[in-house]
Amino acid sequence: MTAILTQTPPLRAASHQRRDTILAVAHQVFLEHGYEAASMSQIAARVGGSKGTLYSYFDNKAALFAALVAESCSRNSAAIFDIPKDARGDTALLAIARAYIALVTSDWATRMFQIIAAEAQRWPQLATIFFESGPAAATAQLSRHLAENSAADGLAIPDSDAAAQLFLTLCRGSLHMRRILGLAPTPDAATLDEQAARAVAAFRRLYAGPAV
Amino acid sequence: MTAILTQTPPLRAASHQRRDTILAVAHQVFLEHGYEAASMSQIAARVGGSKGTLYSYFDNKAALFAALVAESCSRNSAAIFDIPKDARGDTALLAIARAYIALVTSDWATRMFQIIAAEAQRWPQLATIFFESGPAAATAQLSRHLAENSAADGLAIPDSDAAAQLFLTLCRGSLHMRRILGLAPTPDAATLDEQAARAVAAFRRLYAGPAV
DNA sequence: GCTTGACCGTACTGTACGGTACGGTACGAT
DNA sequence: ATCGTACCGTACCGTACAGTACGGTCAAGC
Repeated sequence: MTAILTQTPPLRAASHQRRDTILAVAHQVFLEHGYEAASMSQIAARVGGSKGTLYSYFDNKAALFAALVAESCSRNSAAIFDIPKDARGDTALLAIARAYIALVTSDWATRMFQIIAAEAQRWPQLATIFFESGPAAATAQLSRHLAENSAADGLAIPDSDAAAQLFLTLCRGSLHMRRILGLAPTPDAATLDEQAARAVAAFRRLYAGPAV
Repeated sequence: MTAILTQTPPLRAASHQRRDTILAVAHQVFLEHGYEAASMSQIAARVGGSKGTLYSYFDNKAALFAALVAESCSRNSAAIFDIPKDARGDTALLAIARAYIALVTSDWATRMFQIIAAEAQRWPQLATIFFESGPAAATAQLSRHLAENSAADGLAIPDSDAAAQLFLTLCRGSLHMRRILGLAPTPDAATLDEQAARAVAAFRRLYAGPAV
């Protein structure tokens, strides 16, 4: 029986949809309660199914959460650089800054960061997945953008990696930390614009003129 | 009986020392395992006492943790500005930067941040205590320092609060985030110096010349 | 010497969780 | 008609925790 079966998922590939609904519901529950406090029974109840089904799709609670983190991170990571290709100079930088700040201070990213940071000591791989698909990916893409466009944009950038890191640091400002500590509300459009404008202004001032 | 008793602590004020050892041990255990995973039984065992004694000093687990956060935060908050009073210019800024980075990336602050961030949604007061005694206090003191010394230091600072926030943001850089995600080791002296130097250099570049 | 109170040790209650087991059902394929 | 299987519902097991109860010990104060 079961000649060749496809890894962890159940025997039939048909109910691929079921897996998605489980992930979606689990996503909600984990974000609401955190990893430890979320219970598999609650997830099953909210899915409208039984725990048995849950455990037929995922080996255990940890595997479910890991799958969820991996998939939702990869979905969100590419979003930052959906910018018109012909954008140049401060227009492009502003768009990037705004998208990055919006993502990084979103309810989703904030809650995810809280949960993953809490488990970071016990569960380092999760933090790695999150970081690679988030901040690290953004830094890499921005670094490339800067390397290609800095000359045309009137910027003198000797080390594009360092510059990209600095740019994103300026974007986060203190808002990021306050969000993660739950001390600032979800920023509205005006706040995002202001924060992005400040970051770009500072960045331009730092990299205008001859390199350091 | 017990005519007038002093709040939560036990009837005798003599064993004030007992309370401190409980707090110290609880501090260790909470930092090792996080809030949820730390157990009162383990704390009692490590103190070398019984749970009954624990509960005679603190109403419950939450109260113990809250007391611990409040006291350890207030102890650590003042440390940043222990700087020679006659230090001026970049020397003072460098010292401040170094002290701030060292504190904020220390094992203690990192772990505390992780735990408090995880509970931030359910327990906002804790995050407030932590933030006020940490980043907010540092910002306020630095803001005052900048307001008093900027002219003499050749800096043009129109808004000292904003400048202070920016300075500390530059200090944190991406190191802070990587530390909190458990992706960077405790920084050594060289790393601290380098990070501080970069922050001060960028800050000076931003606020040199005429104000924005 | 007796009382008082801080403390220990241990056992206990109630609850909640992760994970398993199992009987039963609906449905598609052969 | 029959078989395999994805699924439900529910009960269950073992464990672990917060918090309580209680009998007993030690030391100080009167």
